[in-house]
Amino acid sequence: MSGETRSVPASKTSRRRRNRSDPLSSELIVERALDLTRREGAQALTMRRLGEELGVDPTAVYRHFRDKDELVLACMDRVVAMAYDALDPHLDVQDWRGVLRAVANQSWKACEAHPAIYSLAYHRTTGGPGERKMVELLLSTLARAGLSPRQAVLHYRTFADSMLAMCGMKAGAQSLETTLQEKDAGAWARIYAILPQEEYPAARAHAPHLAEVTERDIYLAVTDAVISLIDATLRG
Amino acid sequence: MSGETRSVPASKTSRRRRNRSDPLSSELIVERALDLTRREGAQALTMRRLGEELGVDPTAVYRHFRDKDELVLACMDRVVAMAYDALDPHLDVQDWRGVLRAVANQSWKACEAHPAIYSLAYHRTTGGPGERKMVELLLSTLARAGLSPRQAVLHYRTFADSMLAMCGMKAGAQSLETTLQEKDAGAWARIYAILPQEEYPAARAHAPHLAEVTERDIYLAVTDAVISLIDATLRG
DNA sequence: ACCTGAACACCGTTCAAGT
DNA sequence: ACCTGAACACCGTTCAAGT
Repeated sequence: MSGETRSVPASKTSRRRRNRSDPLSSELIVERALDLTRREGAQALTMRRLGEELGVDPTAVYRHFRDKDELVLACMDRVVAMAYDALDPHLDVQDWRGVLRAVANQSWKACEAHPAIYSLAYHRTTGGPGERKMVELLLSTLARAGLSPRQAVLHYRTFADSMLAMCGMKAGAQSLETTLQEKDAGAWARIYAILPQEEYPAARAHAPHLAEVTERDIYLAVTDAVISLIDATLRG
Repeated sequence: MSGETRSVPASKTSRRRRNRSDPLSSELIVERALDLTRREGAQALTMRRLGEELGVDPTAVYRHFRDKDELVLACMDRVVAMAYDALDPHLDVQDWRGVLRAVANQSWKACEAHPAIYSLAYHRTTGGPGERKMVELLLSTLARAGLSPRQAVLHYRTFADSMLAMCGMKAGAQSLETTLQEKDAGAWARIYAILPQEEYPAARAHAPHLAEVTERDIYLAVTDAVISLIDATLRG
């Protein structure tokens, strides 16, 4: 109970203790877990730290989630649901390109807002309401655009997987410890700018441009490429 | 020193002990780490377990790698180097589509062979020789195809990132514990096949097809989409 | 019914000590 | 020069016990 020298913010003893009249709930746990990871990154999401955040014994969370994996998936589904809810309600469902672009855009925002959760769960199936609504929207949009069920499924997955993969990769990079982040970020400059000219002429020549391309540029390029692919299928 | 009931293969006391005449080396450590993760997955890669594999005290590895991160990056670079070396030496460097497809294909094989390492490091910069040779090959290929330096860099990163992101996502899924893997794999069938018809008509209707699409189909679709994008840039 | 707290079997990493 | 082994500060999770 004596003050640990961990990088915990202000006070120590049950700073956020709930009063006994509002019992722990899955919703509250997810909310606090998202607060915590958003503020302090993926490595802050430990059961002990989360218990502290909730003013509760670390193991109390196990009354609401079987294990940490269930908790992470619940958080991910919440993030997906928030992205869904952030979609413009006046979206024209006939404009399939517009729907796909809007989904891609909100997913990007979601993974920027919650990189830690995204990096932990982007490749998982949550099975939750957020995911279900997103799947329904995309499949119905592609079916309405004129794709056969077989094609709609292939292109739904191509779109969703490429989007999730790109967001997940970015989120993974973003939720590294800051020391590792700097190490990776500086690599292009540190390494590629000083490669031997004879052995790596192209890398050397392009090094100054390598740092100019943004993650966002790349994301938009991939998204557009997949949209063009779907377009070609619809027309051919 | 007494036999632990961990899921360790055969014997216990220094099964693979090296004789003192071949000292530990970075190469040997990387090789054994790849063996280990390939056989037993990402969660087997602990310093203690690796020490056991090498017949050496766990902390001896710290003499060759500053920390576990350095070790993982070295392993990743070796995997990339092996993918590079597996490229057909008779590849026609004028045929940029052929080069890109070959690289995509070998990367896929590499991430299937070493999902654990891939999932740990696909979003990182290794700065090693494997990565450098791959970058050089792709940049020089795109430059020779006729892209300006600015365009070559954008399209190199679009291609490389989408490829790595897709491989990394697959690797992440593949290197989950088997119990979680089954949980996720069965989700489409368990969840989407029984969704309420009124609320999720499209998901329900497409559920039978969802399981038919393979990861490989999706990977090829994304790769082709990016190649088409580059093609359009070259012609437009 | 719900939460607590000790305990277990792990981690990565440091550092003084051994050879 | 290189490796060892104890130790430190963590993990997720279980389960008997408390209220």
